[in-house]
Amino acid sequence: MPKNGPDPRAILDLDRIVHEPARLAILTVLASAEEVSFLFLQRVTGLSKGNLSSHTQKLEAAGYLETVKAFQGRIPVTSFRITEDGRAALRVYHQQLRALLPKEGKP
Amino acid sequence: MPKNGPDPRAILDLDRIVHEPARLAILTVLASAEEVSFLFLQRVTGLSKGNLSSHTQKLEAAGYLETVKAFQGRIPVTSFRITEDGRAALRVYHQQLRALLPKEGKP
DNA sequence: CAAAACAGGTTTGCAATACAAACTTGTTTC
DNA sequence: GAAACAAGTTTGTATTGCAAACCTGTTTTG
Repeated sequence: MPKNGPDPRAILDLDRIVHEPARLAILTVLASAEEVSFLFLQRVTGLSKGNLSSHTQKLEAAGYLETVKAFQGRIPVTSFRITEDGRAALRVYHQQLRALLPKEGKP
Repeated sequence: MPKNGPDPRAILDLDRIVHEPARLAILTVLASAEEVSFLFLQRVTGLSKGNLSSHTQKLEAAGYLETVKAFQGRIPVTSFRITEDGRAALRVYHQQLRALLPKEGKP
């Protein structure tokens, strides 16, 4: 019986917005909290400010998160929330990853 | 109890050579066969020739596959084999993916 | 048998990206 | 009140993924 792995074409269908590690990290954090501040996100991901800023912008453009700008006293604080679309995209992405992982316990 | 997801920093450590979908598809195919011809690889992945060529070159440069050039009669045939390093990299990658996937069966 | 079509790949050119350095705007400290 | 600092954004750059164009040899065809 010929070894029959996952469909290689399916791999090419992965959502590149989600697939990029920096953004996947961001979405992963956002998925587990209601709202996350820019600075917290930066600390927890280790991304540079510039990098984090552009990735969140890209995620917002994709409709996967929304940006909330507020003031903490008189200093401005930017926070993010994952959207339903973002959650859905992440779910789909996870499903696709599962599909391409070999079943647990191969020789 | 606060939801405690996967470590976001770990996501940034993913091997970008493997992480790129086209190359992941290639490695996935190579992992399940001893040797695979260029043309078969092209058909099964759906990649363009140019694209396939450059990705296999990158994988070879990374030491993840080796290229075998031979003749079938008088026409040249290029084939590829995954190396031990390639197999190891793929294994590690799979492990990392598993670590970042939420446990099966969440609400 | 010459030329035209074709096969198997590789190289080139280009648009898109990820990333951090430099900048901006406002606030706090000295 | 000048200088340092904070929170982000924009700019500049090197890298990348991709397919069109190219190359070398083989097969088909008029």
